Amino acid sequence: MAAGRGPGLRPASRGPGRGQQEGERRHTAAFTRTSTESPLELYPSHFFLPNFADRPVLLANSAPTTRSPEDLSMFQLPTLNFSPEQVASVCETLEETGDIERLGRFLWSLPVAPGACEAINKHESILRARAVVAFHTGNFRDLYHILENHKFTKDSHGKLQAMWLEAHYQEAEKLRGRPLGPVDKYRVRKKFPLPRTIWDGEQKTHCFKERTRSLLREWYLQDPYPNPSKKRELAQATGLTPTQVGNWFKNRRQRDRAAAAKNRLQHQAIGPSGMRSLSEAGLTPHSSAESPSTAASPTTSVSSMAERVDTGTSILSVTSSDSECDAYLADRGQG
DNA sequence: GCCTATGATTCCCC
DNA sequence: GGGGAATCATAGGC
Repeated sequence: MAAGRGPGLRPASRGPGRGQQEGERRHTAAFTRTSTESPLELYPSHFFLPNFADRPVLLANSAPTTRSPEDLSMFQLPTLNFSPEQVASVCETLEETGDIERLGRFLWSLPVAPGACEAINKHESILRARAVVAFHTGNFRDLYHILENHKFTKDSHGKLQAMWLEAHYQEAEKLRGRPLGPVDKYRVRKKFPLPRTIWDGEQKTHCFKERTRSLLREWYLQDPYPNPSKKRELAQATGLTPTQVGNWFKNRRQRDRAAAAKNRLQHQAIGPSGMRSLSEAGLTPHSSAESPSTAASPTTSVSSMAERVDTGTSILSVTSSDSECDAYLADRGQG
């Protein structure tokens, strides 16, 4: 599962890095006929949007209904000279350079003639650019509308998914008036699942198969620190990757240590008399029933494993679930 | 909505 | 490079 820190959004502006250079190359390639054929070169923002500083950034899809006749006469003509591919190329360039403000101005200046508008609204790069502008201007209604109503290719999924989630997070945060925790975000994701237009529908496995887990547990009881070749062997046996096997052992050790520490604290709090009561009730960690996984590992005692995992400790037993291996430690003298 | 279990990731240290 | 600690992300139970 690709969990971890999640699909973070890159900063809107990342400076003149590799992306910009690539964008510039593509930009150049798209307009190779003459150096003056680029809409960007012909119609820099300060030229075709003389009063833009006084206007809010508007999305192209909302612009046609809000522009005055004066606006139309001023802006619709020049861009009609360019094909959707050329417009898309400019969008890609501006998007890659992170110049979202200029991208917004460019989109706002696009033609309003019905034919041109239709062609432009079909182009993925242009739609993506509109989504990016909508996101960065906080125009989330437009963002959701674009993402929900146009099918995007896999190449765009990552960025669009991140925007979809981040927009919903921001809205939820605003609503609650506080930053969201991981669980809050999880709820937001459940409430607003990714549209199929930006998601291939593939589910990522959250839990390994039971057979895999029991195999891992058996090996862990024998050796909580497998060497790389053992990890590879186990990976083959379980169908997991060596990294997944490594992660599993790492997590297992970490959680055993945590359980051991917690248990030690509890025993300190309870004291010897408390432990005797538990023992009489058949509830001490030492006397609790062994899990199937523990029983299935006759080669190495569970306590010896615990000693390797958490030095200076002694007796452990097991709990249910994957924490069957969790170390529950007691003072050896009390055992 | 809260809690728990569990896989994955990141950061730091050796 | 591997281990530990902290944390995130996800799924599911209550």
